[in-house]
Amino acid sequence: MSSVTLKQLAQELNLSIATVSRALQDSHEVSAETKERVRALAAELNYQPNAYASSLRRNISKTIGVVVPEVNNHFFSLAINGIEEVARQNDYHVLIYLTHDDYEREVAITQYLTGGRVDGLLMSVSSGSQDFSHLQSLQVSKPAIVFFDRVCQALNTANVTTNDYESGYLATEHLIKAGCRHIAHLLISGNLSIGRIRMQGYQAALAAHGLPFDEALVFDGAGPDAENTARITELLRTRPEIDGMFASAERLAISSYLACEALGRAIPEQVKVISFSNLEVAALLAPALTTITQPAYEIGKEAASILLRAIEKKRPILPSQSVELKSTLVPRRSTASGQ
Amino acid sequence: MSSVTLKQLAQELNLSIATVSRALQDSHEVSAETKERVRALAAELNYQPNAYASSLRRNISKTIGVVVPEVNNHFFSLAINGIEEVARQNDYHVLIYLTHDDYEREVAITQYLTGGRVDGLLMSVSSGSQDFSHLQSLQVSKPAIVFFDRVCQALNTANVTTNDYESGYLATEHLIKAGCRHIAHLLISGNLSIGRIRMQGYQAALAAHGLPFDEALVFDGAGPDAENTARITELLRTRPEIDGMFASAERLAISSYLACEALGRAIPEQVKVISFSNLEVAALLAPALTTITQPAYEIGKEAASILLRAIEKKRPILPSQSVELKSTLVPRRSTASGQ
DNA sequence: CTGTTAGCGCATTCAC
DNA sequence: GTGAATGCGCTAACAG
Repeated sequence: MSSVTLKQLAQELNLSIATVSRALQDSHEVSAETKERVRALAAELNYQPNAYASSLRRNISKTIGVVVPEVNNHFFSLAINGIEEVARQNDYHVLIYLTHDDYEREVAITQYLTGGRVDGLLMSVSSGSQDFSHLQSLQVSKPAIVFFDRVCQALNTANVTTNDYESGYLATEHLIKAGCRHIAHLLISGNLSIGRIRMQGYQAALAAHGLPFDEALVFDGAGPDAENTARITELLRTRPEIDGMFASAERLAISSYLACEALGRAIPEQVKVISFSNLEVAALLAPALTTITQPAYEIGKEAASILLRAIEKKRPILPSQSVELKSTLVPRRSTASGQ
Repeated sequence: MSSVTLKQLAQELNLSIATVSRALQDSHEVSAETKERVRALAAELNYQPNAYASSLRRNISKTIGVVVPEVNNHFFSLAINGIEEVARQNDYHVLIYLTHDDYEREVAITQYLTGGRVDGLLMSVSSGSQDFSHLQSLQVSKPAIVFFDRVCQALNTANVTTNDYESGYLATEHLIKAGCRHIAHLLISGNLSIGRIRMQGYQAALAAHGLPFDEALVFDGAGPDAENTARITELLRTRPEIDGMFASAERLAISSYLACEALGRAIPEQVKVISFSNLEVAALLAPALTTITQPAYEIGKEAASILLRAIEKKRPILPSQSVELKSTLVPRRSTASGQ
């Protein structure tokens, strides 16, 4: 509102607006002396360029959008941390949008983003999405897109993922080696490629160890948490032979704990759970869970780097720029408190 | 880049830009028929107004900034959740900035924000901040500011907080009733008013129960996590009589657990810990901790509501609009796993 | 090295 | 009801 403009600086200094603008951009075609005068006054009056005027003129916003299902989740919050870090280093601003895994919201959000508000987009698709036309139409227009974790295979762009197949395999094998014979799989969502891929790893591990694949032990967790808890409770009740669970999302691991508790079972003793999760942050508070920990912070940084590099060089993003990072299996801690 | 503009719509429809603009804003001075024609074409061509042009012209950005120490923290991520919700409902966009509790960064970020990029600011100050001149100069210019949780008492604006004094009192009393006689206080930071206020509650509870206040048992956790863990370890080693800890931040509770473990102590058995935390989300995974749970989501919503209301009405924000919400004491679950 | 001019896309005043 | 003209603050092309 009140803020000081180039015009005011120019008047004060008896210079043209253009010169002031150039001086502040350290253009090589302005005398050192003038630069100094301009800078001094700018600093004194605490001049801040109007970002929107600049964006309008240059048709770049120095802003990226981050679209994720939720932020109250260790994976996404760590990823955002990495994204913000890279953005800040490159003087980019970060707009955040939450879909709450709702398809309608995701569509509405992508609509907003066609107006040149952002130069690029980092996205993890919601589990409710099956139709990707909203994303395809987005891609036609300006913003460059990089997907991370929950990628959209239908789009021809770079993805940042982890070794999901291998992780699914190792997780399942971990349970088998721990003695589990009836392992349920809590699938994050059949709509998501990471869900399908992790499940392929699960199936492969069962097969490799001569265990049957029972479709009835696969649970699709695309719905809301409360519903999942109720349905997992039901699953455990009707299938008491279940002695292990492989959850492909932290939320599902929590639901499974709640379900076990509803049935009065002592979870860590009776049913082994392994889950994708970034709870290593609070590992001491969560000793009962074996996790497959994704390098969320690095994923965020990597995705943002790819995006910003492409924006700066004005080059399209190619699928060949995709990156696959590695997850780590972190065994649960001993049951007792000490150690 | 490619996106369609008012001009293009106007040409296509043989109307003036002004009319098209008015039609899309549902102005009462344009015929219903024309409105319909304009809307139809706009929808067909997927017209999206250029947000920056509009912002420049109207001098409002429909954007708010959120400045928080970190996002990988249940309290802040829940708060952001609430903020985003309210913003979305009011068609506002949310820019996010992380200070990592670093004063330099906080100053740099507030500089960015003076350029009219945001209409308002929601902020939780970093624990390193002692000088608030950067905030005061911010307030002089445009953006309206509302603080939440970690407020800046030096500024004359609304704050959204919780009953910190009472919570500190109740938390300490909880430990005393559980038999603790030497309760350390892990202060979030002596620089933060919430830290000081919670500590006042701690002191009052000690006094009320006839326990001495020992300054040596107060630990200032303004530093980085690793350092805190090391220093808390040292504290526990030199003061083996400590039988309870009151942490005024989740991070500190985690550090205290790590410290106990470094000493080979079984934490939940020997030392009772109570902490401000929003780990109720993962309560089942964190059964060992008694928490004082703040209504983080509501805090975010409330702060955003106050801010947006003020922006929309173009009224300054008054300290009298401050709100205090209530935290809840959630006892730890039984030590054993089941129920 | 500096100034003049033009225009980014939109909202708004003033005419008609 | 509609159109023409103006300018938000800034950058970039072109003169000098």
